[in-house]
Amino acid sequence: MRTFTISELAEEFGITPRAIRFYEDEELIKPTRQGQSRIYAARDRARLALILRGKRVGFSLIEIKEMLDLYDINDGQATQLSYSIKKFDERINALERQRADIEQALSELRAGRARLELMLGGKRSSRSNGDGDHGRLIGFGLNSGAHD
Amino acid sequence: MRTFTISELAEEFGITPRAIRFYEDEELIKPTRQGQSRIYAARDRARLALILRGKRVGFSLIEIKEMLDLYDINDGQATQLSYSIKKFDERINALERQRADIEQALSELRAGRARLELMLGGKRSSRSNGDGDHGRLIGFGLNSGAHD
DNA sequence: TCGATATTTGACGTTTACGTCAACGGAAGA
DNA sequence: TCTTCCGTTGACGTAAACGTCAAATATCGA
Repeated sequence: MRTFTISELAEEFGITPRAIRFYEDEELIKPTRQGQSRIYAARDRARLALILRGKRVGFSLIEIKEMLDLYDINDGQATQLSYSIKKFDERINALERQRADIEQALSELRAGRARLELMLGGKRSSRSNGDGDHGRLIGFGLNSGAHD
Repeated sequence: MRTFTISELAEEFGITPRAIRFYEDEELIKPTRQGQSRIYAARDRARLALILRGKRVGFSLIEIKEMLDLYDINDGQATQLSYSIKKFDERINALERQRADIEQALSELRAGRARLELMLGGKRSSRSNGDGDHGRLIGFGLNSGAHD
């Protein structure tokens, strides 16, 4: 069974060893030890992937830990299944709301972009993609009154 | 033209006056003054709505400010239009990636939920919605190896 | 065996986004 | 006029999620 070192995982996921140790402090992962050093199994690596995606979609580490714990618990016996299901539903609802927000923001951004293209004359080929330099910025609608 | 007080907006958006003043400190909004007191116009209210949605989809206040500024600039003359378009594209790409993350998380959550339902016996009616008490929790997949 | 490299455990610093007083000012009703 | 509300400006506190040393091993190839 293949294992990983902390720096291997750090590089693979584009984070620092410090962050990984932090997740362990917060009890999101529990690698085994070989003497002093941490040894990560596939399971730990998978959990790490889930932690990072959880973060990307806006969950806090505490929330992510609770999710992971739920999975662990229900892997054993059916403890408080209906309670867990309720929690799942809550999370699903939250994510669906967030997705709606994103879609709204996306349509506004696209509208803003289109406006700029018009001002530009629409002549240029119109592409631009693939993260050239990673600047910031964005745009919304902002016409006047009424929010949602 | 209707205006708003700080506490009106605070209540409407479910935030504190402190937060609104903070956004002003950070130059995301610039309400006019009537003597000492702040007076918010529809435009400010609209910006506030955008700020909050920006936050919900994961942007930092700095990023949101840059977006709003872009709009302001391009409201005047076409300054650096193609630069702005590039920035828009970057944000659009970021949001599309985030949406993909959310969809992935959603499908895992639904799978987890389905598993629990099975364990429960599938007998119960199967509903649960509408934010009862707002607890936490969640679930993912977590079978073994391979992330994404 | 030695020196370079990797890891570990503290411990304190940092950024973001406000929360929480404290002290003061203006307006409005009793 | 007095009290009672907002509202305002500091100033300091806080939680989350690490970053950044420092000092002490541990490990591994030459």
